[in-house]
Amino acid sequence: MVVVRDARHPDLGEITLTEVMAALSDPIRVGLLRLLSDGRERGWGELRAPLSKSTLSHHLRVLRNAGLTRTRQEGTRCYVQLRRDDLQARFPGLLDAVLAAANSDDVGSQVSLATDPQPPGVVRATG
Amino acid sequence: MVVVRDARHPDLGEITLTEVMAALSDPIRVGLLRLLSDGRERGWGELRAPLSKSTLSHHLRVLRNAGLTRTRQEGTRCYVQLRRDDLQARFPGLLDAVLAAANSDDVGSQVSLATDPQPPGVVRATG
DNA sequence: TTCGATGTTTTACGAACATCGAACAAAGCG
DNA sequence: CGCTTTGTTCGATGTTCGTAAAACATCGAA
Repeated sequence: MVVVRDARHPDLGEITLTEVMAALSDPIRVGLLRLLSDGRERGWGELRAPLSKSTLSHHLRVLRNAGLTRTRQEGTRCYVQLRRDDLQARFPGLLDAVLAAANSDDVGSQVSLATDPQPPGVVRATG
Repeated sequence: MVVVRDARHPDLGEITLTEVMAALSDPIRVGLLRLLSDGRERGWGELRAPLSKSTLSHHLRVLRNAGLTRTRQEGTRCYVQLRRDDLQARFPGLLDAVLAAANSDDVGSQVSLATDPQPPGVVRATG
């Protein structure tokens, strides 16, 4: 469902280091984080990964529950955003260091953004 | 055995971000890292944790295999040391950020150093 | 209200992990 | 050569994780 029942967005104080580290111990999730690293909000449909949608949903939930991302719902669509400022406040320098490391090693490059902003199967107005 | 057969100390280039993150997703291991954070070499017997020695050995191996620590053997004893410089070279700023975060949250406080340099059970000269 | 699109949750399963006790191995001592 | 000390490795066990298929829930449109 689009209603994210379990969408616990932990408060700053609820974010734990070990949970953050665990969330970032998977290349897919690091790749997702890299895509979100510019702080811009991204649509679920923009995310491309060699995974089933249920698995992708799972990874996004792990990131969300760890406090790394925020999920917003708009109509049928979902949008994800990195919680940059919150993380910087909670664990200063950590996110930057991880992103720098991830970029230098190209971790999670399997994850990408759809080049076409439209999700596949979207019927654009033909007339 | 004291001979650490599986003691793979990965080269700089072999250290991966996700393996490092995975290694640090456990409070015990973060606690061990904190104890080693001053860069001084510590004896196995100095380490106190609410774990069986086999489990402690396991955690130390995870840290070693991830490239976070180096293990040296001297006689019957083993000594562990944090690979500060290597990590700083491989992933600049990462270790410092993690240690700062771990300290601010007191992660892994269950792990400590023996106050008495003698391991427990050591029979000191009684006469 | 029925249908289609979009994600989420459930369920299931193999792999990986944390843990412990016991067996083992190497170094040093007597 | 035995015995002790010091860790490591080997099962065994229960838990968590990554993955996908399928069922479900919600929104928007017809």
